Amino acid sequence: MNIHSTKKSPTQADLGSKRELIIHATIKLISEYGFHGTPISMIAQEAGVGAGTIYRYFKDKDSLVLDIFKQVNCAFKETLLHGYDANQPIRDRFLHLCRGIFQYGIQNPYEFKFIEQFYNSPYGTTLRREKLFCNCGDTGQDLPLEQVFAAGQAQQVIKELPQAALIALAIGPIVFLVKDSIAGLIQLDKTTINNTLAACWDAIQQETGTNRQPVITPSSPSIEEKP
Amino acid sequence: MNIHSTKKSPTQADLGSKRELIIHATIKLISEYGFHGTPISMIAQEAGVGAGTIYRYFKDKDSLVLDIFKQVNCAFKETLLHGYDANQPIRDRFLHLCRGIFQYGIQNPYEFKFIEQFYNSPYGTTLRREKLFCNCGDTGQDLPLEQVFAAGQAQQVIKELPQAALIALAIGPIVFLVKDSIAGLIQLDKTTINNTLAACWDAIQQETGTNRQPVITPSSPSIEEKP
Amino acid sequence: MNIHSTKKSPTQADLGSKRELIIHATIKLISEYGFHGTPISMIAQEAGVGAGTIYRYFKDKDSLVLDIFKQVNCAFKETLLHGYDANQPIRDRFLHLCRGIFQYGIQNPYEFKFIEQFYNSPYGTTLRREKLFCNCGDTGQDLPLEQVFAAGQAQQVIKELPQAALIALAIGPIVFLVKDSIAGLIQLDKTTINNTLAACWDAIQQETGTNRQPVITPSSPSIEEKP
Amino acid sequence: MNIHSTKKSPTQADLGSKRELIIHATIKLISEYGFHGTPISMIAQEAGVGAGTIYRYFKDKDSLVLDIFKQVNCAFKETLLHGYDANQPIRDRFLHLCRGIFQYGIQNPYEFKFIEQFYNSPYGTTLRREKLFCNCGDTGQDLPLEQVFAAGQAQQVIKELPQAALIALAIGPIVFLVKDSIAGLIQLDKTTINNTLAACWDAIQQETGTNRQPVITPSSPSIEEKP
DNA sequence: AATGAATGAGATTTCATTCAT
DNA sequence: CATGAATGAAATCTCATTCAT
Repeated sequence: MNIHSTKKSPTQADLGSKRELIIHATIKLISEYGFHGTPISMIAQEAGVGAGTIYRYFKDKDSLVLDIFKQVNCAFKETLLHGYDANQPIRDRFLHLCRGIFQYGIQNPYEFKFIEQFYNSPYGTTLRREKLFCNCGDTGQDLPLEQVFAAGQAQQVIKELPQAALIALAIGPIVFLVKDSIAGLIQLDKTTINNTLAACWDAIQQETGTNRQPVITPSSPSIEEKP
Repeated sequence: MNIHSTKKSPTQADLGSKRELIIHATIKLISEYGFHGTPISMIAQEAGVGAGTIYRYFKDKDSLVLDIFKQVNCAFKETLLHGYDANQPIRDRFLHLCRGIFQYGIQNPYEFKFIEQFYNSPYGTTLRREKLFCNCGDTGQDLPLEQVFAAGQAQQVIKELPQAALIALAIGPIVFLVKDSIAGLIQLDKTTINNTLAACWDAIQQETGTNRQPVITPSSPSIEEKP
Repeated sequence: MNIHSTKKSPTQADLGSKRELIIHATIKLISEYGFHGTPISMIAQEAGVGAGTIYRYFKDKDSLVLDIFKQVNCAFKETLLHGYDANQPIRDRFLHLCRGIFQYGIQNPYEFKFIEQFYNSPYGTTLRREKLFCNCGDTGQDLPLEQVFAAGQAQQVIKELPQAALIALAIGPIVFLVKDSIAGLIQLDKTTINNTLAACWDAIQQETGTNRQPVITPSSPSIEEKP
Repeated sequence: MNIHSTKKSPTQADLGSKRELIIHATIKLISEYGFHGTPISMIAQEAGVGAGTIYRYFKDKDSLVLDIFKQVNCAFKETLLHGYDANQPIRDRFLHLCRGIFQYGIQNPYEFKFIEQFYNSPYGTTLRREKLFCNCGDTGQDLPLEQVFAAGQAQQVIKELPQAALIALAIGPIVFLVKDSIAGLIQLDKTTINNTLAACWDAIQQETGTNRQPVITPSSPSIEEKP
């Protein structure tokens, strides 16, 4: 994942270096133009290698993207798990993971959009969001975020919603906001990040002793009628 | 495949029919394969028309997508505004709009993913998420959701977060969940929808008189260090 | 050949009128854009008829052009022969015919360029320049200009050059000049026309009793060396 | 098919070889069928290369033709100027240039017709015939033939006609005759060429002390009446 | 008779992949 | 190993021609 390598001469371990250049270029371009919008020749140019060289490192364009996705995804997961302590309180574990996504997206915008592109492509139709944190060669354990949710529900700290809904409530806003940030639509300062994380927690936490209003209102359009 | 054909004469209906077939096929295929992943020939086959016919109705592939996006986006907005009452309480208006997104996505999965694809493509880089509800020929009023947020903040009912963050907290989870629903990963029943909507409200609402915990914890990875 | 018909209602002899509209449009457009550069649809639009209508009057695009060429070519010939008197002096007959080409080109620029286009196309490769004045259903007599040249040579009034060379010397400058005129590069007034015609005569006339210089000069590049 | 390949190494020769093959095929086919009548696939086949290869050397079909025209036109001009001496008498300079056109056309029939096609196409509408000899990167001097005419008029050796008319009288017959020659309608021997060149000179030269007849005769059809 | 919507063959152009150097 | 010229399959788009109305 070392991209900004500052070496000058193309000597030593440059065999791997070319591969890194290709990976870096692919992530950058596909994150912006998408898979079909990024020709191999463009990647070769951006990477500063010959087009044929790419085929020394990757079987074809499909596996170029697939291999890179796996690598990026695992690096992403490792980032999230860095400093993660399963013995901490539910809320802290939740915030740790969500903050990690935030930080990863801000610090690695190309990788972040690349992952997004991947999930929104036919590739990602089979793979799905819940696989986001696994299959990196480690133990086939449950995804940390799902563990947090399960534990939190057992402790009645987290709402009784389907896992998919909880994940959506937790990750959805972050992905949205990071994309806006990458697009330059918003400047994410620490306060905004913290407050947004707190709001995500508000969304999923089980509130105690409050008389909450029902959400169904008479004015809501009926789900049956199709406009 | 019913294309609102409420016209009387078969001539009129057939005149629009081809166009509708093309639009329908385009939305379906691009929602799945993306713009560059969907050749004109595939659209023609899906629509059951000759490839050349598409160019009778649309200047080129670009305007095919652009024109359809405008149309779909406006229909989407109208759906949301159907039954919307600006005089209702903040929470009701918020829930009305968010529920509308939910319903629209579930009932129009192709259109929903098409819009998503569009925003995630280079097309949507200039247009942005906050434009999602406007530019349909109506009065150039503010986007309803932003109006709700602004009014809610004035009433101290909604958190003091940037608009972009509020929108992310409101829409992000819904988009996430609808996509999972379309992918077949979750069956969205009314209870789940209602509870998720309530959770979205929890995320953005200004809580009163609760001693809330800070979100910054010592165990959080510093935003400076790059993993 | 009546093109600028000023009738209002599409009654009476409009069956022929449509044909004329098509012919007029075809000549105009092909003279400017060439055969392959002029779609049938463009002709239909310019003529103000449906594309299918063209096929009621002409078998296909090829015969559209071929039929029109024959018609235009015959009208052209008739124009030249109008007022032509085979009993007049050689020079007068020559000037009459050449002036006719000039006038025809100036007064019928579209037809003139259409004929040119035709000769420069694969169509005109078989048909050739010497056919320019014949095959209009009349007697298969010699071309008037060639008759003039033959008679002139018999009288030793015209140079002993091959017919093709004489035709080139006579017509070449006129075609050149008319094209420049049509292109707006020169305004052809009567004096210029007359003087140019006189110059054409100078080119082909047999000069008497002058000691003319030879044309071969030592400085001329040898015809053998290819650059 | 020998493309002047006097280079030593096969690498260099082959590098340019494909480009030359494409250029040669393009000139040959377009000279015969015209721009729109010559598909890229036909050029590729004639050149013996893949269709895609053409786009390695030329941006698109337009620039294929434009680039080749510039190249051919410059080579043409250089041929004419080879051995040209501005200090020679008017008549010699005139004959040198005109003979050069003759020779070029006979020796390079494809290039000659290609240039013709170009000028008769919408491309050549802006560029015009009088530009035929310039814009090859050399000094922006006047066109040689126009210089000759201007000098000749100053010396009262050449008729007082507009430049365009003089050019037409000089070049028109040659272009005509060369095209006939290429079409196989006439075999141009040295005598015919020399005599035709002499005739061109007769057309433009200022005759001295001869009582010339007027060109307007009563029998000429008036330029006002349209036949 | 007249129309123009529909078509698909064919034109231009792109691009993943190969292979000679 | 690395390259990038070459390729042809496939994509976008045009247009001559047909045919239902």
